[in-house]
Amino acid sequence: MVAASAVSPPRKSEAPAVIRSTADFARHVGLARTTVSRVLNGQPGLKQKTIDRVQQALVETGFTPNAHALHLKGKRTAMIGICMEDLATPPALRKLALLQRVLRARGFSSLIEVYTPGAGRDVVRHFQSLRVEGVVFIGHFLREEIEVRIAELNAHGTPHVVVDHFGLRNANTVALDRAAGMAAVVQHLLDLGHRRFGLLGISKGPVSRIDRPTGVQAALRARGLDPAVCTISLDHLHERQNDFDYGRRLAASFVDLPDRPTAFLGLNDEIAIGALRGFQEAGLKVPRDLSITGFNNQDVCQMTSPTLTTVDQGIEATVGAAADLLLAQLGKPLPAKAVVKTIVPRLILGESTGPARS
Amino acid sequence: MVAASAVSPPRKSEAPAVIRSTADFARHVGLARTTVSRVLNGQPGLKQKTIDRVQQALVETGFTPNAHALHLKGKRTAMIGICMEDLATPPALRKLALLQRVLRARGFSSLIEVYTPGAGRDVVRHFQSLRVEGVVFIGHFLREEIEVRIAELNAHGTPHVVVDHFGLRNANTVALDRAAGMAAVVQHLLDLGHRRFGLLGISKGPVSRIDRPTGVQAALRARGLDPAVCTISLDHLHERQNDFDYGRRLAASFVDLPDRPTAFLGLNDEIAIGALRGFQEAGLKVPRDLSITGFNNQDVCQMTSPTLTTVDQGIEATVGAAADLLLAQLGKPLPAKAVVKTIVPRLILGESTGPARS
DNA sequence: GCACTAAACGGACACCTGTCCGAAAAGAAG
DNA sequence: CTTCTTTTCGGACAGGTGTCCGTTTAGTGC
Repeated sequence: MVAASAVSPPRKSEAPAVIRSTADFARHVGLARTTVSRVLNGQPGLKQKTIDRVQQALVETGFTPNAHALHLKGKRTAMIGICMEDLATPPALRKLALLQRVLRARGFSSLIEVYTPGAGRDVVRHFQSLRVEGVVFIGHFLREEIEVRIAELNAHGTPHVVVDHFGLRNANTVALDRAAGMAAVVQHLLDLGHRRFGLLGISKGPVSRIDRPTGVQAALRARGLDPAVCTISLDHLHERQNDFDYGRRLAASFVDLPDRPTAFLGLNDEIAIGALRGFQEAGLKVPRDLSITGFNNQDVCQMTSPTLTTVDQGIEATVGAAADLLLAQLGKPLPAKAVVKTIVPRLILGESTGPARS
Repeated sequence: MVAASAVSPPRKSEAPAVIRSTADFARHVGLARTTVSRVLNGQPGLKQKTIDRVQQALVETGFTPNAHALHLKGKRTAMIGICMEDLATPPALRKLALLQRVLRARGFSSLIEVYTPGAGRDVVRHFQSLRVEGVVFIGHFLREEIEVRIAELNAHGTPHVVVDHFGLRNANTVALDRAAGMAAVVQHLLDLGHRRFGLLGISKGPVSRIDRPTGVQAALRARGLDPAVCTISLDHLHERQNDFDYGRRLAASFVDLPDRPTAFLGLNDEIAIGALRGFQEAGLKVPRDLSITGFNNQDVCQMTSPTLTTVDQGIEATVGAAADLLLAQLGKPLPAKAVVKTIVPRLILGESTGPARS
C-alpha cells in the first residue's frame, strides 16, 4: 500500500507523472482539455496569455497529440508505403533515398518494407491497415503476385506507382527505357567501326519491349546487320553470383576466342568493370584492343581506369516522375486507365570505348 | 436528385460500395459487427460456417481493420522510427537496408526520415506522435541538438539507439571503433617498413577516442614514433566535394613533394581510390612505389587494380547490435545508465599495400 | 457595486475498434 | 409443440482527438 496516494487521492487539477493525452497535458498546464485543444488548432477567441502558457508547456514537455486518434477524426495520415525488391542493389537504394527525399519535401513520411516473394500480401495489407495514402513499388517482382496486389489497391482506391517493372496490367508505371539506352550504346559503337559484339550478362531474351536485348537488336537491324551474327554470349559458361567476378570470368572466357568481338556490352556497371579487369589481367589494353560499356552510371564508373562508357539511369527523372504520378492521384478518383511513363536514359561517354581495331 | 437512392433508402443489410470499417464489412457479409469482430480475433463460440463466411469475404474484399483504431485500443504500433543523417552514402544506405531487414524479421515496420540539421525536432516529434516503439539514429549529428532529442525520448520512455555517433551523453550507442581499425592499418604498414605517412582527408583532430586520428597516433606511439614527424596532410590545399576527385587532387599535390611519404591513409575508400588513380596518372606504380589504404570496405575496393587494402566496417555486427540493444529495451523501464557498445573492425588486405621502397 | 463582455469550462458527440453482456434468434432434442 | 442449448445480435463502453454549445467564471467599464 502506497501511503501517499492513499492519503491524498489525485485531485482533478493535479498534474500526472506521464503525459499521454491532451487530457493529461491540459491537467499539467492547468487548463481545460477543450481550451488546450483550441490552442493547438489555432482557433480564435483565446487570450494571448493563455496561448503562450500552452505553447511554453508544449516545448517543456514535448507533448504531441496522438497521430492515430487524429487520423481517426479524419486527418490524413500523410504516409506513403514503399515496397522494395529484396535485392538491395545500389541503384535501387538510391531510388529509395531519392524518393524519400521527394516525398518528405511534399510533407509525406515513408514507410518502407522489403517485399519478399510470397510475403507481398502481408506487406500490402499492413500498408492498407495503416491507411497509407499511396504505395510505391520499387524493383522487379513476380508478375502474378504483384498484379493481384495492385488490383487490391485499386479496389480500395489507394493510389500506387510501380517503378522499374514494365508491362504490368493496370499498373501505373514509370520505367527506364533500357532498350533506348542500349540502342544508343550500340549506335555509338557502330559509329566507331565495331561490328562484332560480346554480350556480358545479356543473354536472356527480352522480357518487354523496353529491355536491353530489344535495344541491341533494334540498333543492329537499323543498320542492316543481323543480331544473330553480330552478337555472341558466353553467359552459360559461368554462374552469376557476384557481378564483378562474373564479368571477370566472362572476360577470361572471351580472351582466347577465335574471332573475338571488338566490343563488349555489359548488363550493368559491375559486370563491365569486372570484364575490364579480366581483359586487363590478360594483357589487353582498353580501349586500344577492345571496347567495353556498362549500364547504370554508378559512381564507380569514374573510378576505373579507363573510365567507363555507360548509360545514365536518370534516377532523378524516374523517381521524380513516380512521385508526381503518385501524388497527382491523391484525393481524386483513380484514373480509369493506368498511366505508363518511360524515361529515356542518356549515354555517358567514358574512356573505355574507342575505334575498332582493324 | 438521384432517383434510385430516393426510392430505396439504404437498408441496414445493404452492402456499402466502399468498405472502410468493420461495420461496413459486417454489413457486406450480412452479420453483426460484433460477430465479425469475434471471428477476426479468434474468440470461441462461433459456428464454423460463420467463420468460413467471414474468412472468405475477408479474402474477397481485402478488408483490414484500421490499425490506428487498434492502437487506440492498446495494441502496440510495432513501428520503429529511423533517423538518418544522410541517405546519400553507400554505407549509410547499407545500414538502413540491413536494419530494416532485421526489424522486419522481428515484426517491426520501419519509418524513415532524414534528419537535417534544425529539422530534428519535427522528426522526433512526428515519431512521438505516431507512438513508435523505438527510435534509431544512424549517422553523425549536431551534438547539442541530438542530445536534446534523446533527452526528450528518455522523458517519454521511448527506447533509442544511436549508431555511429560516439560519445553522446545518456545515449545508448553502437559505434565502430575507427581508431582500432586505423591502428590495424598503420601497424600493417609499419610492419611493411613504412615510416612516413600521407593523410588523405584525416587532417581534422579526433572528435572522440575512437576516431581515426586517435588510432593513427596510438599505433605510431606504440612503436616509439612521433606522429607529428611521421605524418603529413595536404588536406588544406583542396576543397572536399566529391570524394573520388578530392583524393585524386590530393595525390597530385603529393606527387612532387620532396621526401614524399611511402604510404597513404585514406579517410574512406572513395578518397583512397581517387588517390590511387591520381598517383597512377602521374606514372607511379602501386604498391611498388607507394602503398594506399582505404576505409569501409565497399564493393568498389575489389574492382580497382590493384585491389584496395581497407578496413571492413562490420556493418552486420553494428546493425545487429543496434537492433538487439533497441529491442531489449522494449517493455522494460529505460536503463538507468546508457549502454555503449563498440565494434572492432577488421583489416582487409588488398594489393594496394606492399613493402616500403627504400 | 452593477451590468456587460470576453474568455475559459466541461459535457456531448463522432471516428473505429475489441470486449462484455443481456436479449433475441436459431437450432436440436424430447 | 415445448424446452433447452447454441449461436447471433446489438447496445454500451473505453481509448484520444477536435468541435460544438450551453454554462460558468474572470475581467472591464461606469
